[in-house]
Amino acid sequence: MAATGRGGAEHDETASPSARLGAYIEERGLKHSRQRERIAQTFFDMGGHVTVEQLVVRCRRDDARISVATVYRTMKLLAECGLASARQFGDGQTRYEPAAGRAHHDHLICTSCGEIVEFANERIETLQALVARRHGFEVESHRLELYGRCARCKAARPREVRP
Amino acid sequence: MAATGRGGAEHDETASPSARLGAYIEERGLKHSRQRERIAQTFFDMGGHVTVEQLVVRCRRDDARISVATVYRTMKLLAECGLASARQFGDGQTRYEPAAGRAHHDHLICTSCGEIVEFANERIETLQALVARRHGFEVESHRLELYGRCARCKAARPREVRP
DNA sequence: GTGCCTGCAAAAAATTTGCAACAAC
DNA sequence: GTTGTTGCAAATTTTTTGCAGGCAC
Repeated sequence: MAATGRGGAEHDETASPSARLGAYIEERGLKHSRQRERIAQTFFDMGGHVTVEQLVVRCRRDDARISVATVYRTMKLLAECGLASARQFGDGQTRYEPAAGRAHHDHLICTSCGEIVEFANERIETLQALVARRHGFEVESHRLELYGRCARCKAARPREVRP
Repeated sequence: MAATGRGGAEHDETASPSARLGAYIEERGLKHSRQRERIAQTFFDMGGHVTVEQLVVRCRRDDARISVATVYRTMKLLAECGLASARQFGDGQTRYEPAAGRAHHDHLICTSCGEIVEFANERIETLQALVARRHGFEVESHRLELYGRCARCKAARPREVRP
């Protein structure tokens, strides 16, 4: 729990996730709890793009009594304080990824094995802004997802239709 | 029901939606029905980005007995034969838009009034393909959505946070 | 001790499915 | 007449919520 500059105002982008969550909780008069700590820790350990279900399973390896509702509530909390962000990849389940101080990025998703790769492309972002302006829009956020087959799956089964 | 070249093979991209649906139904040994006709017609009349719920409401103005299940089933059928395509804009409801012979396009979505505008940008597509190749992916499809405030909403309430 | 949190189970919301009656061919 | 389709209601799936008891402060 690195106490990296937990000084004062607003959200310190340089603080560790734990510290930021702690700060957020205290600012709002909320309370720390064993569950919140465990869920947040598990979430960051898992690295990203996890569904609530996966998170529940993993959390329960350490503490079998963690309830689904608490995981939902905690992930919502993490999203509110900017430590996680929710994504929909069209499979019906919300996925969360760490968001603390990370630059914007988009996703490549393998339709064969489900692998999710992140990427960022400055030029695409620039063009997006351009397109939006042309339509009179002020962009707040965007999502770009490329669906296809990753190198490994291509090699394994060239030109085959996915399951 | 323009009988535009309903000649023979596969899916005639030049045929009218009704004709294509008819062809698809016959090819597969399925049956025509009053409901399918009505739902398809209503869908095409509505122009796009409609939810199943909106479709049900509208269909029931003409025929109060149309059931939700039938609308779901028919939209799935339209999607299968390439006349409609399903989109998820993250609000939890699937939206459908006409897809017959239309070029690929992406969406601008107003977070204030919900307006959905389509756009296409060749250069963005090119860059996407480039990024994918760089990661060893073979792209099958993609989605790009820009969320923000449209010109009208910006003018109405400049710089205000959305509801 | 007060007030937020948790777990459980019930509730919601969107979509799917089983089934008997019904319509298309 | 056979077979696919419909409407209804029940089932599913994902997420939310009410509530009594528990834990943090």
